[in-house]
Amino acid sequence: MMQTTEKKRVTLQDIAARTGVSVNTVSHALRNKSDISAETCRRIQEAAREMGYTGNQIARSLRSGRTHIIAVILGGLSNPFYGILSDAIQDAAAFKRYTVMVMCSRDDPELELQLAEEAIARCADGVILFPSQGSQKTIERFQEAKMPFVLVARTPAEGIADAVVWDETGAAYLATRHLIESGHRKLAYVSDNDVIYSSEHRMEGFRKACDASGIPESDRCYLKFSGSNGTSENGSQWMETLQASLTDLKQKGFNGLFVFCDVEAWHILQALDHSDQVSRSDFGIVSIDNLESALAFPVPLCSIGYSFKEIADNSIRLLRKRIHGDTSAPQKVVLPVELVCRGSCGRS
Amino acid sequence: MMQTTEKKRVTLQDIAARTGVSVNTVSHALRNKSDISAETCRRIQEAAREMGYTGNQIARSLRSGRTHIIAVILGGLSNPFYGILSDAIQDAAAFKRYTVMVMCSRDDPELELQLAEEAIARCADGVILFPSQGSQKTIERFQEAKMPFVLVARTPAEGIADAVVWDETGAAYLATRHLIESGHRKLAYVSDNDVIYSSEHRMEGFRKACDASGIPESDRCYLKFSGSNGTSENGSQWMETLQASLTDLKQKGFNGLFVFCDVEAWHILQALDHSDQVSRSDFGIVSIDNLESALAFPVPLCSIGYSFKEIADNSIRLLRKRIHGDTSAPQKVVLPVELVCRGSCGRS
DNA sequence: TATCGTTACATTATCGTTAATGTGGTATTA
DNA sequence: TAATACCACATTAACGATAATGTAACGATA
Repeated sequence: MMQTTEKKRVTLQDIAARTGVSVNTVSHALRNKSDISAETCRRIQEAAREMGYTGNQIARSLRSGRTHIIAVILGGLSNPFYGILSDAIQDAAAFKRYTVMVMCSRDDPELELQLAEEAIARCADGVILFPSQGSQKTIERFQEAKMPFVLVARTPAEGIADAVVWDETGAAYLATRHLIESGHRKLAYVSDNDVIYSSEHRMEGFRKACDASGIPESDRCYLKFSGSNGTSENGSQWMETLQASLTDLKQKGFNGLFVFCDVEAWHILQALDHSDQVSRSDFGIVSIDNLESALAFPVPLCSIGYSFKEIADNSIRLLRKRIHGDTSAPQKVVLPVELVCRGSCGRS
Repeated sequence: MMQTTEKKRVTLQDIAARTGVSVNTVSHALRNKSDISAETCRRIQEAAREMGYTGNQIARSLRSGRTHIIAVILGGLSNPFYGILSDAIQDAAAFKRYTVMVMCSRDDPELELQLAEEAIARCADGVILFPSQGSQKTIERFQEAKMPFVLVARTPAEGIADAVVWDETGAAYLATRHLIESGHRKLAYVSDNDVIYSSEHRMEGFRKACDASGIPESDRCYLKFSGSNGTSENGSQWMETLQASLTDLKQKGFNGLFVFCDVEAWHILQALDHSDQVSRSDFGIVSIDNLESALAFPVPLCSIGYSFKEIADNSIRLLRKRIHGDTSAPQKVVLPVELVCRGSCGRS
């Protein structure tokens, strides 16, 4: 009769059986509770080590009601902006013994809601949400489910939830002023198609800076280049459209571009590099995010930076407060920004 | 006496109480098991919907022994290489109803082992591991714990586990040949400090291509620029060292650089861009990974590409086989590669 | 000495499911 | 008509831990 040595995973029960105490005693001993004698505690811990005990976090979570998981819902990790922030968030979370579960919404509200549902089903202790345009339902769902959450980077509305953002208006102001100080007097505000929540703040900063320097309304323009992240099949068509727009801008005498974010600025640069009509030297370009500081790209872009670490730390901090039952009014943390000049402004 | 309406989450029990059936019946009805009458099934499902039932995945996992979680252990998401692959893996996993848990090892063997331990504690159904230099212990741990896993991108040794890689030798061969065909006859193999497992294969491809074109040993060299991902504080010092190395190469007449991967090539480009002694035009540069295809960077780099989707799909496929109990010999999938020329080869 | 508190454990309940069985009633078959 | 087979549910156990109590032994205190 062959005995199957199907070695299953070691449980508290196994340790209890071997040491001759109850399961509870083992549990307490391993957690260094004070009601176990030093000698017993040592014996049990030694046995646990010898037997190769690895606690079952699932069982622990079910009983204790805490998973120590923080879900992070963001657009997608192919975007370095999210990649960098994910790393920062993981660091901050790990420091407080939380595990991060990254979920990618592809900026699709429906998928985002599905992910929210999953975060709830998996009993995440809290969620960090990078809202996109259609996050209203997601937010309501979290509120209904009493799931602690923090909004990061954008807030669909004021005061609805804890949020960590940076000074959007100030950033756009700094960027625009940098263009102006670099000698550009006809400025375009360039962004990807959809209006994001932060867009209005950035526009305001752009406007303020123009006003402050006496740039007339006629010397400002707003260019929305639409769709495609440049990787899709219709990428070339999209790029041609963008190139045509840029050529048009140049012909009208516009020479300064404030681009919504670094990723979009890369697309602009790529379009310029592949065009016969326009080139990098035709425009001063400044954008927001300062991704190069974290990536060491060979793409010198003047950009407005902020601290990724501060964003991560504050997100975790606010979230933990809620997880631990805080019910005070929603808090909004606004982080400072700074200009990093790398020459793309075309200062002469 | 105030009644606290502390609305807790709806459970099967609540639904059972309301519909007047047993918990088991509810469970079966919601999973469309065949032993529940159509009418009862409808009633229960309707009640569940009305009450806003969200299953508790933790309880499910504990009972069923399946978490439907796949842990992915990789270097870090700030590296677009990993970001892109994470997205691809999430897509492939989601298709099979798995949730991905990304864990970043920072290429630190100790931290990696810790993450492995956590994957085990959280009862992941399987793990996708991007091994770094010290992954031996991690691999042994997974084997000991009978945790299904797949190695991706690199394999510390042949035949020890399922693996999904691409044709490293072929990639290096193609890259090197591309340099040669672009008119370069003195070639350097450039890579970051540490020897990675895939390094020997790439070196072999480099050697083969040189041999095939009659490049003498004296016209080949191996440059290892060390440490720093370009973002640390000693970044400038590191860059100066790199710049000196490149200047040295130039002076010795080397004009073709085969760089280990795109990310490292960016660092090289950045060093070149910031140097007075050397510039991009001094070298033809070809590397591996073809990240631009997924990122739309304005950094035209000749690179060897492979399909991120294929890597993800195959990883999930192999992993699922193990999860479902397959115990056949370890399988290794080698994906084909192709050259994408973007001009950095300096073809004249 | 009776009461009390403390120490060091054990016992029992519970988290929310799913799996394995149990069961009464009706329809089918021999 | 008795045995048998479903059908549609109910009951019970289990997953592996933690939380809430329970308790025997002992020393200290009134």
